[in-house]
Amino acid sequence: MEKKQELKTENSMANSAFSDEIPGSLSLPSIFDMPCDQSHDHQKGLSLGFMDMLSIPADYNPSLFDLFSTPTMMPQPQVQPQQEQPLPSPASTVPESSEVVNTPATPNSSSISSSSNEGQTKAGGEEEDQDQEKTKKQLKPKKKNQKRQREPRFAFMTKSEVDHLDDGYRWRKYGQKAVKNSPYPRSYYRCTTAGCGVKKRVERSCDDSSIVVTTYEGQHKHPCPVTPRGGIGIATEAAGFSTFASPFVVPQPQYQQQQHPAYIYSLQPRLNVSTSTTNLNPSFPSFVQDQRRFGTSSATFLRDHGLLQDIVPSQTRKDQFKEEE
DNA sequence: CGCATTTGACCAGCGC
DNA sequence: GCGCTGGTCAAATGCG
Repeated sequence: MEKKQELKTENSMANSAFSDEIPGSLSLPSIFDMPCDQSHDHQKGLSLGFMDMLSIPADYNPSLFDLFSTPTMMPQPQVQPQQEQPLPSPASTVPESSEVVNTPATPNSSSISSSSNEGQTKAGGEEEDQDQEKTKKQLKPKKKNQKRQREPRFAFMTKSEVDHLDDGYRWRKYGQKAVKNSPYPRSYYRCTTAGCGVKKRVERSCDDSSIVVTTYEGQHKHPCPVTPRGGIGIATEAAGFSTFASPFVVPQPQYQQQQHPAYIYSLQPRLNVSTSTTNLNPSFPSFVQDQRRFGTSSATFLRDHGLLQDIVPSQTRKDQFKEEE
């Protein structure tokens, strides 16, 4: 079904020869240089920060991941006043408003992640949100004094032909909107699993139609309904964020690849991602921690062309964010 | 027939 | 207060 729709949407972007755009060289990481894309959701507090994944020097030090928890990485002015306590964990591990960038996930993917500053406040508020969701309609007037609280959000830039990536979870599309300053519509999906309020938005980059920006909101509180070929579920568990199976199918294999390249490659098709996935994942400390755990090998991994050879061109992203600023 | 998608309408938040 | 924009709803529609 989605496939159909995806194809439909893609008709308008005939030239998706992104596979030819694979950058062959790596440069230095500019994690701090990356603009914080607030245009995406400045009103709601989501800020997308994109790390220049292409800028990783060949001799880059594994301590790269130390950066991920640097509190002052990405100042985010629009932190909303939150009444809830910050997530003790895992959100607490990664400082609020920090941008975490995962290393490229699959051989053909680079990942950028982002988070909303609201993410950290979601702690234990998930059920609240669900209730809110349920009663939203009936209690609309109630929101006057209280800003609608949102789940933590994580954005992934994926270079893909398809808009809606198959991440193993089942999604139901509940809306589509034209986005300002973008010729491409934004699609809204909700996890179909009962009780799971996870949502995701999918839109294409206005600058590079081959890039799909997927923003997840919330965390799955259930196992992945689809047992991914090759056992992604297991891999996810191993990654330490079983509850985040979905979006992290992508980043998760990153450090595994260094050990089981073949396995990772087998995962690729599962994602329906023909190429790169960039993900910014500031609120997934467990992942970060794992990265640290594998710190040394990460460096090796980064050097490995297996992952970075198919990254979204940094220029592309930079341009995009300049635009959006 | 059941489920997913489409799409117009509605609502909330924000800036001016 | 008004207009703009993002986000969501829900009836209509499509598809297997």
